Amino acid sequence: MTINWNEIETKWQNKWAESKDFETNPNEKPKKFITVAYPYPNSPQHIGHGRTYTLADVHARFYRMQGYNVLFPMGFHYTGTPVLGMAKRIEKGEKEILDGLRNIYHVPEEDIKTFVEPIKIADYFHEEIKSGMIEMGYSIDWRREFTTIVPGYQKFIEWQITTLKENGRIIQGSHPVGWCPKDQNPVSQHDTMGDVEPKIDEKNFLIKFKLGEFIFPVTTLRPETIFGITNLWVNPNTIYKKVTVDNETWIISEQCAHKIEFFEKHVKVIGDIPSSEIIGQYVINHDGREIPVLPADFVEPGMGTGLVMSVPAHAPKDYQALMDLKAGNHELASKIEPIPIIVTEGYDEYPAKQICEKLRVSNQTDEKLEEATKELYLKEFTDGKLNEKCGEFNNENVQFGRDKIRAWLQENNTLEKFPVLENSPVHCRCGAECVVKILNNQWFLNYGDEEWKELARNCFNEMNILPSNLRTEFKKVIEWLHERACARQQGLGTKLPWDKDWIVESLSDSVIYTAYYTISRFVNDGTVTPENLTREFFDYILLDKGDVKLAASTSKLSKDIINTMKKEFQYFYPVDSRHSGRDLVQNHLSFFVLNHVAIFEKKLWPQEIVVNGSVMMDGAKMSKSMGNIIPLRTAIKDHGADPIRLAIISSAELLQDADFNMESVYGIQNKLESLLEECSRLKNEPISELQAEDRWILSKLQSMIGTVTESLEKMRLREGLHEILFSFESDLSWYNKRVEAKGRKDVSGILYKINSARVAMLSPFAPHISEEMWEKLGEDDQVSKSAWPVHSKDEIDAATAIQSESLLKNTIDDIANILKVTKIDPKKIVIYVNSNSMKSKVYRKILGIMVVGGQNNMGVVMKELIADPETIEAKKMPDYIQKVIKDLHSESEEIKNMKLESDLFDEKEFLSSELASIGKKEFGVDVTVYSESDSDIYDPKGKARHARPFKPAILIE
RNA sequence: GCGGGAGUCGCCCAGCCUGGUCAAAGGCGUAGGGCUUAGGACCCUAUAUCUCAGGAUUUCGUGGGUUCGAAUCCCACCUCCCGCACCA
Repeated sequence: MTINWNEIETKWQNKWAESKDFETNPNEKPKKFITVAYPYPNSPQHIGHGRTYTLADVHARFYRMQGYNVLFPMGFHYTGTPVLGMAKRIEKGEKEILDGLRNIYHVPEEDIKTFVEPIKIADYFHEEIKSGMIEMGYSIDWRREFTTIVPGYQKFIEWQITTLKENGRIIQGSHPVGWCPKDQNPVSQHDTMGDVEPKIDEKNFLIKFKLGEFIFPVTTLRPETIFGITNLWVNPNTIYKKVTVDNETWIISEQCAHKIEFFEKHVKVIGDIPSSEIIGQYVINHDGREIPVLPADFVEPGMGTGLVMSVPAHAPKDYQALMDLKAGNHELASKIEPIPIIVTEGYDEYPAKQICEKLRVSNQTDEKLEEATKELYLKEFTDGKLNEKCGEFNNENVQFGRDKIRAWLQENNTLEKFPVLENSPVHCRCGAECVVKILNNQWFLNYGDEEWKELARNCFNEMNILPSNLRTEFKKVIEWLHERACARQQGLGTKLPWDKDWIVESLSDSVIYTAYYTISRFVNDGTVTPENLTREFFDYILLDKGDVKLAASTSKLSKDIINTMKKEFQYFYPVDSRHSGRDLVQNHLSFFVLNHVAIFEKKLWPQEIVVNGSVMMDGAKMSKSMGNIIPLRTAIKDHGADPIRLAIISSAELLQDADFNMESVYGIQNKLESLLEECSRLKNEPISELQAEDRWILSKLQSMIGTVTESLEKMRLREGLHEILFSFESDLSWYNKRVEAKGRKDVSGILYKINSARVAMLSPFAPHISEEMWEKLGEDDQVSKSAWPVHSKDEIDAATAIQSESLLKNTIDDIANILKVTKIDPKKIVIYVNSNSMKSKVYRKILGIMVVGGQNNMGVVMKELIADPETIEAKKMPDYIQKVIKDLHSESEEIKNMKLESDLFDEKEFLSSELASIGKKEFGVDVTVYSESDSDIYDPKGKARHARPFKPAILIE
């Protein structure tokens, strides 16, 4: 049978839609609110996106079957800049992006034409993604859908950002960004040639030296080295500029003058000054020392200010430049000696000298100096200690002392930040070279605030985090998080209500929007309009602040409507589970928590976060350049939604990267097909009296229900699915073996019972085909509306059923093993079971010692046996004891416990009735069972005495 | 540098949280067999080493430790991967 997946899927999707199964309103049942981070629609979703949504959908469906009223909504995040960049590139007709749209995403030509308008791009992919979600069978309440640029949402964001500001969470300050001087815009990765992220090094500083009315600024990564400064370096072949900077006059290179224009300073070049006029002058150090200015060829005018400070004891370049001058008998230089200020294990007093000599550096243009510098800087940073030359910073480790010295210099006005592009040159797509710009008046969320962090930590401590080992990571993120810009000057989004030049930044407008899902359906159906959504309205509904009268008068809504909406919010909130990808841990998910604790009271804080890894294609990362992106909708058409859902889930546990490959899809298709076939065959016939193997398989079913339920509760979906589809299969095949051996025809009812439980448990994973199976089984209604199977210990004596069946299995295995080793062609098989009461007594005693006492040491066991008069005879059978310990050692804990709890059962009776049929089938000969003490025993080789409880002796002839 | 994660029997990969059912699941590959006109698909068996009575030995990156018992817990080391911000 070949399944037409799409046909089945459409059939059930229509039924779900018709019966409005997933449209959720408050009712008397307990609720679960499951959310996923909404998508940014600038491309169709691929299989990787499908993973997060699929996991959330399984979660939602699982809870629904467990009797919860589940809300699972979806929105679309239009806020941000990527579509702006895309539109520009499309307008210019860039081949790369157009090819991508045509060949990978198969966007119709007439739609591409509209893409010069950013919103059209978002609209197109919005619909594309939504269709994919429907085709995947996600159980979403679409009545609540919104995009982040609709007026209602913008009202909500205005309220959110105003509330944050009034709570003191937003501050203003300056911040460096990558900047295109031509476009007058900040640049991000999407805006640069080759998609390079402009990396800003904020650990670079500018230190000022004085000479009369002039300031000589130098840049450095190591402010602590001012204590070891001996001189400044300038390039001897450069004409420097006199520049007024705010109310000071600086001597800097021309290139530097251009850079600092973007630092929010008043910069004006007022004249030239050739290096010859500077060399030989003395500048004043922070401590009043006079420092000579000397020439050095290695100084590049384009780096920093074009002036460099010299620390020859610790900087290999400075050391070498000084040596070069000395070699030329430079008069001033000859008087200069390095000043060591850092002590580092493995280096002597003058580390720069040592490393230059070690690497045999020849002069200051030697390439080996880069290597030397890198090595020494790192070593001194991690292991170095400042010495007594550093005054109050004596004995500090370099890595901590540096920050203190920096702060100290800053206080004395001799140090400023001088951020630079670490990976320069970076070019904007317009062709201009990017610079660092310091934006003043930037708005920040003050995530550095300790009190705020503490609230977030509380929230993380109390919430459920899956997988749980992410908790430490979240705490670390909170630790290093500091002020974060929450507004930007371009892109789609909502304007800052108090400063209309700025737009709320996209990550900051997506932190508490889950609350808006409880409101959006009223906006969507016209019950309220965006104009109704006033501050007082939100305050009353979301914060329980003010009163209904005030909310009603400002919003012009009736009290009834307001109270209905408030009830809805209070019913669904807090979020019970937030699903998201691994990449959002350090930003979105952390901000999600931070903003919730900043705005809402504790009972509305999120309850759970579930994080999943990404999806690989045949072991490789998916990327456009690799051409291995499969759009989700294409995959659905080709292979069916359910096989894709299962392939994604079954290939990895939560946090692992899932590997998606066609083989697993085909494997799953086959599996589902055969299950469907089986379901159409099975009849719900009455179950006749249960035989041993029936009791066994039904107990196994019960324990499977238990483990699957537990797996799903912990979101270990792979484990759960594996249990349903594969692990349980081996039990079933043993059962079938047994049934066939006995030639039974009366098991349809039992298999029916088993499969209806399996199908029910499968349905959250593969909802469409499960409905189909359910229908084939002849069940009423839909499986999505059925109850999750309950793990019950019902009437079956599981302990006896399971241990007797395991005895049978072990015996068969043993026989097979002997046959394999001996290569005998069996004519006759004889089994001897234990009937010696002393052996049994000792066996039980050992079992107790091992299970309860946790002991399996021969000596200890023997001592305990002898101590008990009942089993004192044990000392006569050490061999036996040893073997029993071994037998038990290899038994599962479950079986051991069962054995201990239940009485010994009659092995002979059980084996003689059950072993004959299966033995005959497996080995093709008759199997006879004797008890050790039987008078008519056939035991030519004296094997019978080796029989032990649960370990019969075997004779094969 | 800071932080997170991984190293398992030819390959991929499960097991680790909660130590004993672990010589270790599943898939691929390989070998043999079945079914086929043939191919494919499918099914069965085997796949660390030794062993002609159900057994033994050495294994889970390396080296230590805890324990009656370690792939699993602890410590150290080696190797590899990922993130570090104004970007969704």
